[in-house]
Amino acid sequence: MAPAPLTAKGEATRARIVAATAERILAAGLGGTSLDDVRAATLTSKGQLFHYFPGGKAELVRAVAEWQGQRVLDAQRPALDALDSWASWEEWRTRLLAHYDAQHGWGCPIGSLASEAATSDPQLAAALADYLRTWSGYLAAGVERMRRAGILRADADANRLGTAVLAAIEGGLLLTRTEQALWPLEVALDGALAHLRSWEAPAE
Amino acid sequence: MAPAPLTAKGEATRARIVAATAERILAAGLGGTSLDDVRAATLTSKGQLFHYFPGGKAELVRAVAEWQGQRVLDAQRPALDALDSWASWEEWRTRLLAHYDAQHGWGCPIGSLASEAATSDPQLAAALADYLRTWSGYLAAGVERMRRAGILRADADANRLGTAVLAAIEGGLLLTRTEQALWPLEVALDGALAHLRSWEAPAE
DNA sequence: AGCAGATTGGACCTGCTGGTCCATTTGGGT
DNA sequence: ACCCAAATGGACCAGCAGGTCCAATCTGCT
Repeated sequence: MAPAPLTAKGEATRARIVAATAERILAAGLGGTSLDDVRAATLTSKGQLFHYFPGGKAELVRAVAEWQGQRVLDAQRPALDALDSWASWEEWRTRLLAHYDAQHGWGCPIGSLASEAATSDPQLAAALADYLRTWSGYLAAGVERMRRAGILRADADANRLGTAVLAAIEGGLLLTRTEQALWPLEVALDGALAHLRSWEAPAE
Repeated sequence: MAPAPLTAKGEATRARIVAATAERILAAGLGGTSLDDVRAATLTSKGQLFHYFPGGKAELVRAVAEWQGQRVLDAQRPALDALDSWASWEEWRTRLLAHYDAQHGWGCPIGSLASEAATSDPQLAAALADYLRTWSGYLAAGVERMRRAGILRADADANRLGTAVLAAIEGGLLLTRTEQALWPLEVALDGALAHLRSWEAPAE
């Protein structure tokens, strides 16, 4: 996976390319982002682009997807790893909303890529599916912790609930993009959390 | 809006082009659909494409979006127009799932277009946003009917609930596409409906 | 200093894409 | 039968995208 040794300088250039490409894709879509655009935005040359991403645009986009995915997950931390009380869900909710609110241009970078490139690049599609599964897994783990702690009813299905929450986020982000406003994400997310709360265990 | 008079034959050709393009976009994405592909799939010629869609690809895509939107709405009818009881929501749910289950290739044609073309074609973006608002409006109207009938609590917010349900659908469709299976949509939709039920008015 | 390899720059090529144009055929009304 | 507009076919064009290639430069190491 590391065919070419990279010096510090090389690493920096590579990172710059990935970040700039990510931003461009978020702003103009995958189709609206050409290698020339990236070249111009990063003050680099075609040679460098293919030096760092021998696989061409496809490989670059895959790197961007991974980078963006990590970014979103990190923005939810440490709350995401420690969902075990209503307060922790609340904090997680706040962090998530803050992240997307701060993001230049609304929408989910992952979701966009998923619908735009899923058909043309199976490898990327697989990576994105994996990523979404991972995210959903963290949420499910949080639900499961709540269940084990007796905060949620014993018959709560962690996987289903995790998936439902993630779907609400992704759907909310889609509407947030079309509306050019954050409120749909907020509404969708709060709806999913209310649903989660409805599984609260009856008084002990 | 109807600059060129169309004969029955012309109308049929135009419809054939729209339908085939819609299918192709669903299967290969907007970026993966060229006019040549459409030409080949419909046994037509470049001349016809531009005869029926003087605005070129952009106009064709807009027509496809409208067509797809109508299609999805129709698939939910008549239940969508008459949401006023738990049974009607149930029937609506069944119809919606059946529609997407039957669709070649999973995913939401509207959502895909929204994230793929929103940035490059403002006019299309506006049309898609309108469409989603309309859909959400139908759902909200249903919720409002339930509230007025006293089935839902008086303080239920129809717009928020309608948006939450739509977000769940769109998010569910996104996951359904990445998972290549229908269950995420089902889970997301049922989660949203459970949330709706949690607003049920206490026994009269 | 000197070398090898990483890094950078940019000219260049090729295929495809949206789009134009015009000649030809078709079809419905009189 | 005739005519005109609609419908059709397909050659053609210009621009741009991804990708190749190689020469030049920089960097760290001995």
